[in-house]
Amino acid sequence: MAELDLFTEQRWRQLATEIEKHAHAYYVLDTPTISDREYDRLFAELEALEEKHPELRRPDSPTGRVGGAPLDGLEKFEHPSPMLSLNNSYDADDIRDFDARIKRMLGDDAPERIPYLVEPKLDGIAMELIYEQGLLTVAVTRGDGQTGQLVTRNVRTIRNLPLRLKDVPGVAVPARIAVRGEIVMTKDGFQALNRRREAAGLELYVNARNSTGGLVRNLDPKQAAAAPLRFYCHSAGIAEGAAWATQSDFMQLARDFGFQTARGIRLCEGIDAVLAHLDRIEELRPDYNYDIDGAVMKVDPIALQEELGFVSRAPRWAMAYKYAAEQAETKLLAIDIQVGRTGVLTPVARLEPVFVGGVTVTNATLHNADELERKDIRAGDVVVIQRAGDVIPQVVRSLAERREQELAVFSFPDACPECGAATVQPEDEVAVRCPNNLGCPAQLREGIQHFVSRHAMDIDGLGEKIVEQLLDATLIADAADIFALEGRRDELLGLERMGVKKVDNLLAAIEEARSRGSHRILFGLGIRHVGESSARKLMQHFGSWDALAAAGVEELEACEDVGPIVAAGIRAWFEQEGNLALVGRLRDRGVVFPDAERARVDEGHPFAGKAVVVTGTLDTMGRTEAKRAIEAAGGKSPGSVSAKTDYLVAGAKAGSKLAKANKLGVTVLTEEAFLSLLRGEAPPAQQE
DNA sequence: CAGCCTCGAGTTCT
DNA sequence: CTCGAGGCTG
Repeated sequence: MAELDLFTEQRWRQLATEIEKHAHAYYVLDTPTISDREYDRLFAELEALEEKHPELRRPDSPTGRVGGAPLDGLEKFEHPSPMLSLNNSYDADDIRDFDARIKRMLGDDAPERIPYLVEPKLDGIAMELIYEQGLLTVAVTRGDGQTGQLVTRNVRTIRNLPLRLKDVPGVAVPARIAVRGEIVMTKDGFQALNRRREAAGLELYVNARNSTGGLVRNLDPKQAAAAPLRFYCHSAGIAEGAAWATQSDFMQLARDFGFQTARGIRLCEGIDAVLAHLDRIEELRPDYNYDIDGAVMKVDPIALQEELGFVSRAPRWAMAYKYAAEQAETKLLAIDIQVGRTGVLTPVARLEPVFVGGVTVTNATLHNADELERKDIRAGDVVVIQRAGDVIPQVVRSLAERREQELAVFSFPDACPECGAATVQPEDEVAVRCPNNLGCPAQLREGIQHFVSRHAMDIDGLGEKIVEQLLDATLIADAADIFALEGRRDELLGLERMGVKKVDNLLAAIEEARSRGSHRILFGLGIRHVGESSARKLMQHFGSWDALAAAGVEELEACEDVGPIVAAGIRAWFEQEGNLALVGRLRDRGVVFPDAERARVDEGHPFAGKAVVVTGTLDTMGRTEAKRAIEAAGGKSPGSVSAKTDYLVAGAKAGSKLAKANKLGVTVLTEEAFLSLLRGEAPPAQQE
């Protein structure tokens, strides 16, 4: 290896700085400062230098933007704080309601006109970028909001984001900051990319959004590097060693750090200004060089955001405004009826394939008989299709005026199409059901598929197709038979497309599933109104399967989230002979029903039965973690302070919740006092 | 008793 | 993702 001298190191620094400067001018400011050729020359020199002296290759080197060797798979990464979704709105009324609700919730704290930051909503791939001591160390996709995929190497190749945060006068480099935004592909870049692919004889990309997703997750960073991808910042995740008072201050800070933000972001005072700006963004929509699918409005002052808090997985202080989805017309070929695992009959539209919203659609649910009637949809009609929320296809309406002949009104069957049983429809319900719970082949099939699904018994290698095959070959007649399959290995091997490897993997997966938690079995059995979450709560409440099976309606209702209807459903299930027999057979075949860790409430714990609200930033744990700890101690941790709140845990920078707690006379705990109480100790003396 | 919120169930395509 | 339904809070 060549010896590293002072001159070389200086030259490296010089090149890196210069390239960053030109890249920023070109990609962020859109005003190139040198020719492409000159840029390439500088870049090549830097690469050559690093080739000779690998120790120069640092995480913030501009060469990190072009890919190296392909990755061999994507790792998962948990977001330091969850990436939430946004509530949606579709018209001016929704937006006025939103403003009114915010004013109502803020009460006296509400300014005359609420300041909202309004920005276009980019249609791309949501990302979180984590910078430690100013260096980009992690890029992770949104995923399910809790955990996403690590795509750092690919994201490094995106040229309009800083690998190192730029120095901002008067602002210290944050110890750790998560910057969130959207990766999009430029419209002209998408066209150019497709022209290149066409010339190279490659298949064309169907739409910019899907190909952006593919390229970001692509295992070969070189492909990502060659794509016209851009990152636009729109919010922050965790921030250690950085703070701001308003959303717009953060956006300015982000720009100072070297991030690009979308055009058309504007601070609007009051709802009328918001509505006017939403119109303006929609007017500008064709001029954007990337797709936007709506706009987002956020309450600007962070103090007000904190006071408003969150509802399940969305902040109460922000809302998306979505443009109407793209629509297409196609012919409705037929209306079929599907029978689900609970016996509900669902009409499905079979469509002439049509390209809409980036994919080809051939099926769409019609939900129920009411919907068919209300929209007067008939087989043979030309119908309007859209992808609701840009995902699930929907029949919007039929174009009845285009009927060339009289078409028959769809008559909902009186009998289950799969088992022939007379259907029932309780008066106050929309759903039509097949009542033959134990004997209907469709319910059996769908029920078994549910039983083996990921959130229930999670048997790998038992997909829809295989379950059907096993039923057809009468290798199984119910869920319990799955656990007798090990004795029928030869017969399994005799099935179509079942090789030795596949069969053995399946049998191993079944073996593994014998000892899942009882709550998974409970969920898998498909008792009405008992989903994943209720199943877990029920097992925690009763501790053992037998205790649950023996519980009367009143005892059941003592469990959280169980009311009269759910309790009756559970009771009815345990009283059906066939269901008890199924449980017996599962046990006979070696499925264990382990006792659950009883959610033992220590009555003496200071938080037992109390409502403990957490606000501000805690040093020793995240808010979610604190919430979980409170719940584990038998307390509740709602998102906002009310008269029923027993304690408020006030971390650093506690805002208006603290003020409200003081007003209501709620006991305020310091983090230290909170931790002591959590351990069941007396809190240290504290000043009020 | 109403409105809010969470959960359950059904569903599409790659 | 979206709807509807059930449970909980005020």
